[in-house]
Amino acid sequence: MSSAVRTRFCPSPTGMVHVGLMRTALFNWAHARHSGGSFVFRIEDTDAARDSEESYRHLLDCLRWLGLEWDEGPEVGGPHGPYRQSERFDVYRDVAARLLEAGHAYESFSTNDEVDARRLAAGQDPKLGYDNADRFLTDAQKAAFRDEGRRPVLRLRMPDEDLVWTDLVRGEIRFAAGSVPDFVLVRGNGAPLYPFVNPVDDALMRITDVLRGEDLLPSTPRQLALYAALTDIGIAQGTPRFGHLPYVTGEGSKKLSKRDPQSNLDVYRDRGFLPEGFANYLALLGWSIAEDRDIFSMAEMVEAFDVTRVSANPARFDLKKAEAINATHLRALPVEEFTARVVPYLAGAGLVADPPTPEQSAVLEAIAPMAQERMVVLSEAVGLLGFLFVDEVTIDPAAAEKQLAGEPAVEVLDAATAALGELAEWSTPAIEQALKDALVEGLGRKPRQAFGPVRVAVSGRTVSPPLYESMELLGRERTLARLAAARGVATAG
RNA sequence: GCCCUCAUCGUCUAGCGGUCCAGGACGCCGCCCUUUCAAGGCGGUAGCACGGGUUCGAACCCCGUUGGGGGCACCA
Repeated sequence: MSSAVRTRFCPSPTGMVHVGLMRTALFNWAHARHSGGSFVFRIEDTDAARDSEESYRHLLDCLRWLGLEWDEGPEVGGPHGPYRQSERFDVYRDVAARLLEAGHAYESFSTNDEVDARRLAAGQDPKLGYDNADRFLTDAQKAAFRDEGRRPVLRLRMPDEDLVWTDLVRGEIRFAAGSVPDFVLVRGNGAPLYPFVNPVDDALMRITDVLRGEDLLPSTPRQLALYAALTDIGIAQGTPRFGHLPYVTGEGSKKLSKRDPQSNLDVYRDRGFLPEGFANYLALLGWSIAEDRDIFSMAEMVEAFDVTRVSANPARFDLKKAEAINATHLRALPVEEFTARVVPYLAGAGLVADPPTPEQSAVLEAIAPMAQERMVVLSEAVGLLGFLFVDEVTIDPAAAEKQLAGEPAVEVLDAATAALGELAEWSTPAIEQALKDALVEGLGRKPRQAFGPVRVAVSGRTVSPPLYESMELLGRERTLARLAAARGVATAG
């Protein structure tokens, strides 16, 4: 208990990266950092059929994107490597042999059919699982099975006592003695199984605190037994603390499945969620920093994090709230930082060069403060600011229908064109004055009706950065051309 | 079926026996500001699943019911 906290994150590199998985990583990371401990990253790639190198790389990338740096693990190394299970088979073989030799594990020859048959014969439900029947096979019996060509699995002998632990998030949890059958450590073909390798590596890597999803809670009693055995043979130094985190659920209240598009971290990254914003939201799924506060930085989270105060009930992923949290972080960014983060999105859409040209930079610098408070995620910059970086805008059909239909729009556009065409000085104040004079005073239009068509003409949308500033940045030529183009649309409509 | 687990506004949560006719946030609804949309400001809507205990006193403790979730592999 007195030694430094060591937590770990140990995903399998299969498929996409799940937001619930990242929440687990975040909590492990925060728990370690809070206490000045270490965060270990291990890859559980023992399933060659499902694991992929691409997925492995993506996992590292996602962890780094979120800002969860690890102290030991892939590409970083450490004293307990290797950190990929595919490179540790010798270790498992050795530990399995020692468990067998010490009598904590034994060879089991029963097939599933035989176990079921025995359960049925005894009037029991086959669902009870393995019946521990092979615990005391004699050497002669084993030899006989081998002669039949059977390959034994290796099973752990479960202790005949209640298995209890104090869960970091749930308090005391108890499984009655005898309720968990002897389970398989190593397959007949020699392949070590997850319930075996996971605790072995945790023990060898000296993990002190295991924070994982609640789906693993029912397998904890088996691990407790394994730990006792590993400790007995000198592999482990006691049992770690366990904390079972609640699920992150989707619609309904089912656990967010891997198939649910909402569970893929990539969709949030691609949309331009800020890592600090997304991490903030993830942290809120089961944890809170204070009674009246929910916006905080990673550093503040580390400072305040306490696993013991993590809620035990499942949390639904709420996109709306995630966006709101992100928007707050987005607005809090220094403008230059905001601009720098927006550039890749604009460049990706072919709107600016990467890095932007001096002219593009000037426009960006001018518009950034006004764009920043209108956005929720970075990718919105493409739609919001695109009109500033192209020669002609494509007018959004819905916006056109709303603002450019009919005679009033034509009048407004004509008046605006006349007023702007003879403007002596092309500046925001001058444009504002001229438009107000021409449209509000001149035509007697309500501001709302006066500027709507102009905005759509200039930006192509009903939502844009402030109008006069936008026009100034656009320049007189492009502005007038757009008013003319919009007038064509208005007339046609 | 068996085992485990969870239960406060629509959602995420604060609450760890009295200071709670339950606080914050998102959402939603108003109002203000306003050249659109936002942002910002102000206000409002809405909740302790149910039943028994324990206690002077229960959202908080105990038991049960109901409801939700998960697990019962030679997958991870």
